[in-house]
Amino acid sequence: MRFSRAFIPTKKESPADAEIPSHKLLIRAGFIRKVASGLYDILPLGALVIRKIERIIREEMDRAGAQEVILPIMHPAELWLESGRWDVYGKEMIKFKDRHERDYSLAPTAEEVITDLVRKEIRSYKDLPLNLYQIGRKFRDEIRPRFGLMRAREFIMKDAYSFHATDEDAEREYWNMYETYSRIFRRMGLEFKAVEADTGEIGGKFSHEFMVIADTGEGKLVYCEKCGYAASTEKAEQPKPSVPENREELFKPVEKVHTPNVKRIEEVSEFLGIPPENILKLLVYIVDGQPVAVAVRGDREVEETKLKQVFRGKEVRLATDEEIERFTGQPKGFLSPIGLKIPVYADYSVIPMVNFVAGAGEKDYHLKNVNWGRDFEVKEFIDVAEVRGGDPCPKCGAPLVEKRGIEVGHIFKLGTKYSEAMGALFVDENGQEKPMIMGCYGIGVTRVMAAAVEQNHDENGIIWPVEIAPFEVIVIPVNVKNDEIREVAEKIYEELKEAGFDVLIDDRNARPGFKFKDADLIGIPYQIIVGKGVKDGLVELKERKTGERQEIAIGRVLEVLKSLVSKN
RNA sequence: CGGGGCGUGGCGCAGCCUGGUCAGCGCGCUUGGUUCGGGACCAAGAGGUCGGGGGUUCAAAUCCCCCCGCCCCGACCA
Repeated sequence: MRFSRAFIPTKKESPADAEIPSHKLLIRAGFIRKVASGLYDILPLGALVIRKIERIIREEMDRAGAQEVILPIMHPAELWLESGRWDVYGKEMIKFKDRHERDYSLAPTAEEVITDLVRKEIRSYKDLPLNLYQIGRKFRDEIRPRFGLMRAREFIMKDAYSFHATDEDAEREYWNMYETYSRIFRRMGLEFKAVEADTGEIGGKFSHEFMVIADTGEGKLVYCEKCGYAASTEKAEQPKPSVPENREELFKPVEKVHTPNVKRIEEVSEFLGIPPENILKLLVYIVDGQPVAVAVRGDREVEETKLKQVFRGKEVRLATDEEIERFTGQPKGFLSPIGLKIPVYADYSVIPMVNFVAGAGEKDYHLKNVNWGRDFEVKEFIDVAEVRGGDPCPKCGAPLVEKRGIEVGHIFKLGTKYSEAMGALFVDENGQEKPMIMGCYGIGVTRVMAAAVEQNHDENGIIWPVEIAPFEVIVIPVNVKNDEIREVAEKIYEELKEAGFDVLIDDRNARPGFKFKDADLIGIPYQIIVGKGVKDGLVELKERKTGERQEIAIGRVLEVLKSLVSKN
């Protein structure tokens, strides 16, 4: 490609509405443009990257035995009504009518359509298993689109669905996809972690998120360097501490202290000179309409997704001030577990606590030397605190590492949720009719592009991993008006193109500094700079990532690049 | 939806509080010239319903009301 003819509109300044590096850089470097909130044009450079990401996905999915299909984006309402998700998916789904007033939606995902296809065509266990995938547009009317491509309303997703006769086979395919996803992200040159994830309504142990490690990630994860345990903090478990032996012997008498207008844990801690670890934090949650008191150690936070999971609740939220007073009869900020009218559940972190501080249940007073078991009953100890870096690994006890990450893939063992609702049945070897066991597996293609930038950039611009770079090499003649320089650059360009490299030549009549800035911004991994060295038969090779330069003979450019970029 | 902020040539912004001499700056764009290894310089130009509508006023980018769009923080997720 010739830069002078390419549609690569770069900018010196970041757009005012972009916040995170990937959003700013993808716009500045000319990969995307915004059309409206959550909707983007993907420009030629962006399309090249997307194409490479898709190619890797296709190769690996095919290798894993999955087959590509192309399903409609426009879905009839009947299928969604059948699965029960027409209303459940609700506002997130773009809905519309055709000229006959029939209801349709724009696909947010495709379980219904694929299940419909499979139920109509598959009858026997002999035709199973089956794994079908597609790469296409998805539409989700996000409550708040943000961060450019990271959370868009229209995006490109690879979604795969598998169908099995037995649970074991579904599990086998789950791990097959786990390995496949790992290969995919590894090939893309991304630093990622596969973490255990919350399974939502589906339940079970089978869900992993693939997170690209980046500080700006929306998700948090922890992992153990010793045993390999890795989980999203929405799911990460705490080991259950044992109850200290003879703890009763340590008990001191309860003491009521005046704490005027001291409410927050930090305030209480400072006022009484007691560390937050020895103060009880008591929160009131509303779980599907029912009030529940949840106690955690003062320095801990409740992870609501875990709470939801423990109570198998559909909706979990903090109670409002008014609800707290109504349900407990106690003032907010001084809640006491003693004499509370609603059940008290305590996080594991409360188990080892002895002689701790808690609210007194009346305004401006706290209690010291409170002990669970003696002063109040804990209905049940549950694991709901958010796990943090440094906490013990639930599997081996070693300290966990905490990172932020961007969820680029999610694999799920679905079970029979859709096959039962939609009647996707098969006949097994005993002539028995059974629902198929399903799995589903997604990768956010456009999000991968953003995540790659988020993880790989510096103050000068993007640094693409070579596998997904729009171009592998850029040839930069520093002055196209100098015949010798121009001719050498053209020759190298032709040679590289001939050898199968994705190569761009900056043949614009511009000053060298201008071209260098653009090359760095766009993030092409290797730059061949053709300048004054030509009279000695030399050009310069600069690596974008390290900034390292080396002079090489014009005749050796091809072989040097071949050793750097493996062509297949 | 709740909370916060923003809308002024293509882009980034100033002006608004204290209405009038306020259509302004930088980048980009066009033409000519000089330059040519890290986003050059000089000169001349093109380009704006000041988000939209209504109101107040002799006079509105500026004050008031309504609407629209966009961004950030929360519930959601590839």
